[in-house]
Amino acid sequence: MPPSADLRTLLERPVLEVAPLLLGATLRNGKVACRLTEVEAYDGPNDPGSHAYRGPTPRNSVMFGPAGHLYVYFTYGMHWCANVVCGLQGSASAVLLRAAEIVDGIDAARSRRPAARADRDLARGPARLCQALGIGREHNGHDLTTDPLTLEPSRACRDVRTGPRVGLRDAADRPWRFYLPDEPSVSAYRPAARLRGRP
DNA sequence: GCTCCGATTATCT
DNA sequence: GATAATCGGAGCG
Repeated sequence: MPPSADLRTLLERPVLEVAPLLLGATLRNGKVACRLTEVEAYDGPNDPGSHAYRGPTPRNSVMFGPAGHLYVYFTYGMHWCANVVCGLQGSASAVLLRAAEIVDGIDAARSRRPAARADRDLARGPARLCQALGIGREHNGHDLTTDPLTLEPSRACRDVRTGPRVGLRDAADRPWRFYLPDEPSVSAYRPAARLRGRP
């Protein structure tokens, strides 16, 4: 059985099973590779925190397709973030890649992330992760079994922590953020945007 | 380490 | 027209 079939079988499982299993996996784009340390699950139309909550739109259409493809979206007027589509086709579930440790091509990653003070900041946060790996709009819909941008699962990590998802206004109570303990690359938890000038 | 705040625009209501 | 699955810099401790 080719590795690509393994990956698909893994990713077709329910998103809440897939998300913790992606911790420790290697995401590679050409010569830069990283080991995932933090992810979040988004459970399709059932999940008020998901981009799929209000049904299909041009932006989220990749989420409604088959597992194993990348859903890349643009946010806050300047940042790209990447998700791995998972679950059965049509479930519109996905795992947001929130943080990682660079394990190969660190010089290239540094030059893409001039603002990073330390190596642990290179892929600390979903938009930083995309920047370090050179992921952008051209990768929306990309099949992760296809070079040069690939995902290689690892053995399941023993010690997986969970907590609330970062930056969400809705469904902030669901503990669907998964991360590895004692990893310097895990991003800081921030609750949903503060209400400015209003109690 | 923390908190506050501005940047900047695709997307959807 | 409002919002957003964020980031970096300034200021404080």
